[in-house]
Amino acid sequence: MGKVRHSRFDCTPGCSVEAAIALIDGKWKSVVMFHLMDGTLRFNEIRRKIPGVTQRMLTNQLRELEEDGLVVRKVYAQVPPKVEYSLSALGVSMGPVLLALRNWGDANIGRFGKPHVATSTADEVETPPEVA
Amino acid sequence: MGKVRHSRFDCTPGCSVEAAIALIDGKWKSVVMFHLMDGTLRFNEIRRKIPGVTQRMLTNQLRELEEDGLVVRKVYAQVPPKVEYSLSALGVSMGPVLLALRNWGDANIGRFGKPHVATSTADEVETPPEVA
DNA sequence: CATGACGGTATCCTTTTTGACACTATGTGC
DNA sequence: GCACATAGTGTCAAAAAGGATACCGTCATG
Repeated sequence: MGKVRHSRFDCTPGCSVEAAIALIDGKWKSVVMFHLMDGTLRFNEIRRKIPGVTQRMLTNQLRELEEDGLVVRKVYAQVPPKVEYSLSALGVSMGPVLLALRNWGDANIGRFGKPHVATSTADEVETPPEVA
Repeated sequence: MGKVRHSRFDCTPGCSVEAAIALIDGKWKSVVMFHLMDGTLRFNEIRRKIPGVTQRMLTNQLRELEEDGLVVRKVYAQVPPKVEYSLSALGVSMGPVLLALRNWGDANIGRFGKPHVATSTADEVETPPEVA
């Protein structure tokens, strides 16, 4: 996404929608947030929950989430490094959004990109009613 | 976003969240959808509602939304071209998501990236150089 | 005739994002 | 000594996304 990293959001209505989305875009952020809703996780725990994400990507996404104040990173100064990630209050407040997203996804997955196969090919360019 | 254009979404839980987000990412898609929630709009109407979007971008985003079955494009074979865009049933079903996004955005806009400054600084309201 | 509205296309170019891969440091277990 | 786990970092390169600009054809208006 354009990702201006929230320089300024004083557009018209709809702007806040864009703003909210800007925070959870990125190929893995939403998924990470979603998993963190179940509780604190360590780096490699998240990684194992999301097959396909690389170390570098996960690090990046977590860093951005942290920058945006959605996720809290807690480092334990131990010898086998231990880092815990959890949602901040702000992150938790996004719960409803994530759930709405998941509900919609669950309900509609499996037919994206082929809604036209539904019934007919109504690609008619019909009705030239009024002439402007 | 990677945007594999929904090849397959059979990852683990959280996957549907990613799937849903993949459909409304893109710098303007969510905003477009949001505006279409108020009713059908013509190309240039949308354009005027979203200052900052270029023709090419708007066309792209609308095309992708159409491909994904979220938006319906209706062309009137008239001489001054007339094209109307509206939400499909699938698009309408995403209403709650968009609203959740907007609510969250409205409630939290203006403090992204600086949640640590918790106290003080209401200076994020100052009018930037732009003059209409 | 020139201009503007309409709804786009076509090009070109730059910025961002993502992915692959290698490498670090420390400690434990074998 | 060797491999493994932890949580990363660094570099390079490819692929997407986004932006700027110019152009198309038609009609109506001035």
